Amino acid sequence: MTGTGAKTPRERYRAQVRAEIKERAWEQIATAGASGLSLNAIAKRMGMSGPALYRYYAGRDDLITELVRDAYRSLADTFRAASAPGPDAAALAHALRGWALEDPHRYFLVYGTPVPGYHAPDDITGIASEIMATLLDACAALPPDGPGTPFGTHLEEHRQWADGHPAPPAVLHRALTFWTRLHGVLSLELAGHFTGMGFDPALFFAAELDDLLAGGGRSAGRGSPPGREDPAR
Amino acid sequence: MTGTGAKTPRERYRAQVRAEIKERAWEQIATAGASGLSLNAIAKRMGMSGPALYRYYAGRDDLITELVRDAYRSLADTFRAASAPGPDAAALAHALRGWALEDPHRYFLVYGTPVPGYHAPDDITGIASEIMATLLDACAALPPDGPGTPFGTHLEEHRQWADGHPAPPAVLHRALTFWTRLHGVLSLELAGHFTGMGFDPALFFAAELDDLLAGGGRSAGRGSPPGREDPAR
DNA sequence: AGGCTTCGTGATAGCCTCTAACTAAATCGT
DNA sequence: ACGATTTAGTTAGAGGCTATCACGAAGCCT
Repeated sequence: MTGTGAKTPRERYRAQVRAEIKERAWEQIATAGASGLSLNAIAKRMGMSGPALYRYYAGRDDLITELVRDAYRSLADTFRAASAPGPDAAALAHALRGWALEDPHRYFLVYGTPVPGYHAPDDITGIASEIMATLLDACAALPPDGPGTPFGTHLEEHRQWADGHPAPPAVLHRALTFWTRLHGVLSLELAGHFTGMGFDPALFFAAELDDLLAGGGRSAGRGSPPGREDPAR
Repeated sequence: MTGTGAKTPRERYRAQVRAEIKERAWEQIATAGASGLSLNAIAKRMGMSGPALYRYYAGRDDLITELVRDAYRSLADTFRAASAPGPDAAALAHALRGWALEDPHRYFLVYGTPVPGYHAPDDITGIASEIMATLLDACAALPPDGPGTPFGTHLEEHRQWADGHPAPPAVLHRALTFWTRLHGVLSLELAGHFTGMGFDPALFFAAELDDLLAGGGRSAGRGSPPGREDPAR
């Protein structure tokens, strides 16, 4: 479970304590949210006094960064597992929802309100593009859905986020809408904005996914000509 | 500007100080986010000592609740203004994006990561349904787009969130997707998840809106039969 | 002008992050 | 096996925060 390939007993112990700290941190985040995380409380719950934790993490921000990294890593692994039988957008969507419901605060750690000063380290953005690559693969395997979109041609010229993935513009656009539309439903559900509204969020998610798999519109031929909506506002 | 209909000079003064506190609070939120809001810092920046603020707000949570209320009120007013010439979904969408970009933290105060223990007071949910009513009006005025959806029939039976609005199921579904899809794009943009990806978020938002106005798919005839996606997971 | 209400203050308790100095223990080199 | 070095954990303390309390100093109303 620990999986620490440590050599010396010191390193073994250190890794173990770091892991327990993170464990307690996740417990605390689950009840108080990321903003309510307290190094002091973690230390006391582990039976040691406050400043001891600073031997293991440089500070609160450092611990949170590690938690964010783990959250990204966990999502990437979940996506990888869901794509193991082969690229499958529906499986990815269900995996995403399951992962989000499993621990809503973890989802918000990845996609939630940003902390103003915070900037994610490079390795995290690396995991993010790994996630995006999996999504692009799944969308590329979907049956094509009509001609390209005007925004697709814009994406064609700004595709550095695809990180070398050879997807055609229609797939780029589709992957992007997959991401944003599922996030739109999920984040509002997790934030509790659907509670009291009456309908079943699972059904709504399924309907949205269904629409995405069917092509999801994306002005497949119909729609207004480009430029009509004065996009730059 | 103040608009305080106060009678006694005491009430005038009190309302003025409360307003200045909120003003400083917004300034502070803009730079440090809602979680970094400090009553002490506000007090010192106003030239008075810490505990004085407790004459005006019962505590930090009370102030934040007031800010959330103002944010909801501001969005509702923006929507009302955008609908003044008549119900217009596109105008609503542009108004929403403008409002969000004007002050991203205000947007997240409404639609962002929830504080675990927090429960919004009743009057706020009232403003929320006022916002939803405006959106429903706009979607009802849109040209119809094909037959109903399976999820639409589910909404027909769970329409208490529409709060008496006489919209048909297709409009309910459409309003819901309007909300979640625009939120999906906006929240990720405001959270900075698009930075470095290369494309223009405004164009993406416009493309999403275009698709929504064109009918946005929602399995208009095509798509898989209901139940295939095992919605309850 | 007197009495009552409200405002703002300093003091205090308790929480937090994080630094510094110190002790105790474990590891390493010989 | 033993001394030297590295590391873990402690207490003390600075500085910040929320929040309560008791007190003096204004302001308002009759």
